[in-house]
Amino acid sequence: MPELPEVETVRRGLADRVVGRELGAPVVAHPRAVRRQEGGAALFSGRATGVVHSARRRGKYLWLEVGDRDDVVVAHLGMSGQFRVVDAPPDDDPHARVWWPLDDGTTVVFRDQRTFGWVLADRMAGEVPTAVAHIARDPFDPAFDREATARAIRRSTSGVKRVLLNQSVVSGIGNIYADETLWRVGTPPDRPASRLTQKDAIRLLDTATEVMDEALAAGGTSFDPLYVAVNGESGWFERRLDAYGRQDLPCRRCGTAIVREQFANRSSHRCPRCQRPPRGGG
DNA sequence: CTGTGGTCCTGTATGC
DNA sequence: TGCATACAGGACCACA
Repeated sequence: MPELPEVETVRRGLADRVVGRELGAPVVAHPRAVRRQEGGAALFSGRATGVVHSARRRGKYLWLEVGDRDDVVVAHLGMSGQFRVVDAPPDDDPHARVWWPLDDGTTVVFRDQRTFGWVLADRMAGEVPTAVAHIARDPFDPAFDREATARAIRRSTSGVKRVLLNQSVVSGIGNIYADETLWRVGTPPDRPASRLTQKDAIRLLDTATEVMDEALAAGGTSFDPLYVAVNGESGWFERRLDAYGRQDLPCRRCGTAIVREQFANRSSHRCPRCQRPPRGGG
């Protein structure tokens, strides 16, 4: 699923293939893709055009700055969203939801199998678009405040995995990297976040950053960035996962079988030996 | 305000 | 073989 490293890889592809070009009026083939647009597809098509000045990201949200003022096209990939740059408008692609002609004759297509993703013509509200205002900075943001974020984590009464997934606390982390992070630090997902020391919480954030940085490096090196922009893949399959999806397989650290459990309505993978609550019940 | 659980959606995998 | 069901999950939203 697209989490921060995948979205960043897509952003780089868009920066390479779309920035500097002009977006023509988009075709909305599937209204659900613009469900967040007040005024619907007609208003979206009228506004989501212009010369693309930059491709930006916060957490899992992407946006293109277009036109002359504070106009942006925001996108969230949901679970299965992709951007592809293709030679001709899609003809027989059932998952093509929205596409724009570019002034070089190519077409940029937003594809989405499971339709949880969306695109939106929006305005900037300070550093980020209105639709992204409630999203916390991600660890790759130069202004990310690690200590303050660690304190925010510890203020929550929820389990630590749920807090890592809360995009208003720290953004960019999804189910896969949350499981990987918790495996690496040796913490059970339901450990109350409020029980973490500041040092624990900082270590958690540093580890999440490290895991995502490695994933980004894998996505960036195993594929040409151009290819990423064109085909939407980002090297997920090249990645070495230690916990996610490894149920019944031996833990790479201790050999105990990884277990899969339901946690916060999501599948959660952990090593029952390495990820135990600390002594004293913490 | 905070936390939680339901919901959206469809391709793939599994079960009978 | 064919049909039914389970499953995957990010973020929004109603509700406690």
